[in-house]
Amino acid sequence: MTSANSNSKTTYHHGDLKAVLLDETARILRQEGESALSLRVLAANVGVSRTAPYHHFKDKQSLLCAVAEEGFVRFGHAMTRALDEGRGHGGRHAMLHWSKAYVNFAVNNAEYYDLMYGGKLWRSKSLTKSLTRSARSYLRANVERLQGLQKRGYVAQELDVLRFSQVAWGTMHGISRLLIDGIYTDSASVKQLCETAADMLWQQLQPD
Amino acid sequence: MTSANSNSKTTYHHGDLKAVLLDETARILRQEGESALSLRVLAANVGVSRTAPYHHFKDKQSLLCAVAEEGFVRFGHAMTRALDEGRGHGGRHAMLHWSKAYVNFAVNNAEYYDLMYGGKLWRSKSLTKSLTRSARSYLRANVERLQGLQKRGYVAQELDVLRFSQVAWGTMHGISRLLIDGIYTDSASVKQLCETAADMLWQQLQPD
DNA sequence: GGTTAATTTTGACAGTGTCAAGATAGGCTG
DNA sequence: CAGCCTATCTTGACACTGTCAAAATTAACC
Repeated sequence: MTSANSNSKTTYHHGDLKAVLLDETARILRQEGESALSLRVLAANVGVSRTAPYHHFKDKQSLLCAVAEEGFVRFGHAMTRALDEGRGHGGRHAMLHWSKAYVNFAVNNAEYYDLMYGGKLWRSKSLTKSLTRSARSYLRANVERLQGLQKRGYVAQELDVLRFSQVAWGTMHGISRLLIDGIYTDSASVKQLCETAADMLWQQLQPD
Repeated sequence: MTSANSNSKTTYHHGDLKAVLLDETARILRQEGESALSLRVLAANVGVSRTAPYHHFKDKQSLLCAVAEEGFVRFGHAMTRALDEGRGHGGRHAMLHWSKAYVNFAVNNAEYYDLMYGGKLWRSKSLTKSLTRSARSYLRANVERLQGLQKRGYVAQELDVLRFSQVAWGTMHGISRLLIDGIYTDSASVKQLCETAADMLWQQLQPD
């Protein structure tokens, strides 16, 4: 043993086991589903002993929290990118672009989205502070952005921006969940769903 | 043994084990959460051996499917009741009443709602035909009701009733999920969330 | 009353998360 | 270089899980 079996050195100390565990966890979740994720096969796949992960993550739950945290980073990037791309094309178009970006991220990164905004982690009491902050920062950012627009007169003055944001998030979250969970099977209609939803939300923002 | 230890006869054949299992399953899910549901403690709680449930349910999954099916029955009752109550108070009020009923059912029967419209069962391939029918019948009923209203001129002619129904369901589903999973913690705002959502949806139905 | 079918139990197996104790290697101070 | 120290990994073990096969018990029915 200790020879170059695959590509790198087979050292006793793995080197960056933590990162590799995170990647492999996401891979398993994506390709085989949550029920197929066990710490033991995860460790085996990475070529390490059953309990090795425990020196990087206190728990199976902690591991999943770390994956979720990475998901929030990716989500943040995707959303700011969508906002940038939508800028200057008119609010209505921007809203449509944003909603598509949201649903597409959720559907194409379901293994992350499930953890980020699913009951598995949230109903567990062992939820890190930084995770809840990441989770809510998205909503807060939206509220603040809308408040800015409202001050500048682009959004109806009488609109309760907080309530609207919560409902808007609910709409996109709900559509995403129905698609991810396979309750809406016609994934070709994502575009039309987003258009309908975006139009509806957009109307709410308009001054009468 | 065989004496009256609790209330009824301690027969070898339990009598209505199936129904008792369904009830106890729902109780555990509600009070201790999904992670605390094991067939073994379930059987023990009911006073029966580990493998007894297997003669009434092929699987743990099958058991959960049966619970979900019962959930659909209750859900159907709650929704038709809400529709009846809302009748005659004007469409807007009816919509508000309906949306509140939806979210309240989801939140107050989370143990059922999770199974009915959650990924646990839907992403499992072992989903009975009758379950998928129950699940989609709710959406279909809504679409048909709206089509009827549209024919009679109560709903904007140019509205794509199917897309609207899907988005409307997404909105209520999303709000429910965010509340159930504890992402929206302020459950006192359910009323206002429903009002905002119902108003938004109601507007979509109105002819210009 | 005896056969048959329905129901429940016991035994067993592979798989899981996780803890405690030992083994190994890399990095530090001398 | 030697020696310790600490981070990292492994082995062993325990309680628990879902599920199957075979045996045991009871109800039902001719």
